[in-house]
Amino acid sequence: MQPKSSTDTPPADEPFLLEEFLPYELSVAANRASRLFARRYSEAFGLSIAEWRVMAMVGRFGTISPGAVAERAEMDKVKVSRAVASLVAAGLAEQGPDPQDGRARLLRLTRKGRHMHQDIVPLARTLEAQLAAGLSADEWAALRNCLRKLYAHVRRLDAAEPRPKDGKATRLPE
Amino acid sequence: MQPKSSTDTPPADEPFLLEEFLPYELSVAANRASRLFARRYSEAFGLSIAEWRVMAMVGRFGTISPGAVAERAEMDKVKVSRAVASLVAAGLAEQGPDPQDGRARLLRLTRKGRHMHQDIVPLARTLEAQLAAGLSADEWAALRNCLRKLYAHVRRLDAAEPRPKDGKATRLPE
DNA sequence: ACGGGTTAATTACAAATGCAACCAAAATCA
DNA sequence: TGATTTTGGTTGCATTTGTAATTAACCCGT
Repeated sequence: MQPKSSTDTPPADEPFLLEEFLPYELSVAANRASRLFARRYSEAFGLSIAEWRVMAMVGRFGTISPGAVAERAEMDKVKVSRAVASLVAAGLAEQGPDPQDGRARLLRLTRKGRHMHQDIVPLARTLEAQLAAGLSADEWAALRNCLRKLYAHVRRLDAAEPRPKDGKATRLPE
Repeated sequence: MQPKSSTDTPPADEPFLLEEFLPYELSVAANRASRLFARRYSEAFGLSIAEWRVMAMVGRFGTISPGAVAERAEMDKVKVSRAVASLVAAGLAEQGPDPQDGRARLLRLTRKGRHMHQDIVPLARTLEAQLAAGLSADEWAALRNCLRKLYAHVRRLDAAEPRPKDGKATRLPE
């Protein structure tokens, strides 16, 4: 079997195969996994992924501000805000004022929320284990490792990018 | 340094760390990458990712039906339909009737579209190379490999899943 | 202590998405 | 052949998402 180019200089005019284009594969794999997850969590707990992430964070820290959640969970402020709103509506979390800072809020889980959190975490671990089952232990470890590296790298590229900032913001679909 | 569990049986009550939860990492990495891509393509060609994928497919096959594009590019029918509409509006592609099948359409690029396609592919390769630059050749290869395996596996899990099918379809956010 | 600039969070509005309903043209079959 | 079902594709509607604007409170220099 031939070495089959990987990081060599971009191949010239061979036809472009979308299915072998890493960003595409990454996106597709991630979407599939997310879907599966979303479905299970939706069925089991009626939670969206955003809500689930917030629950995970609040459950972990006990008390945390929306901003901190957004930062730690790589979520948009707005998304957090909305997720929190619906968690509150569902009686799973509550928002109190932050005595230290008048504009900030402090989130915490209600009794009900804490209870649910206890069920939520094991399900996550189970699901992760199910995914892991498709790869060897080494591959799984490699995947985690590479994914992190890639992420860090993209982050750098992204940061280096000259943000449009000012000009009429082009909406970024997908 | 301790072996630090990876695929061992789900850890018991250690706090749940979202940042180390693979599906999360996968999703975050994919989103970052997509964003970067979307921005670049949007700036350079005014294309969304969906449009770009369609262009890639049509450009590659010369002539192809929307359905085939959807299948090969892992896209939703509707998404393809809309992407095609906007490509047509932009004068990049055209839709003709399929002589073989009255309900199907045949897509192909216009002169303008073909021309743009020639610029689009190199940009994709460049971007991919930029991503690859963050990892060693081995890691990159491993990532591709594991990603594919994971994808195939998720697909299986997903297929095995008892589709809600009937009951009031729960909307799957994200 | 007060005005300018920030930061936390929510709200408002616009664009994008997904699902279901829909139309039209096959294919299946009695 | 004619009715029934299936398939290709588009359209409508409700939900979601993202960006920008808004409100409120903080920080800082004077």
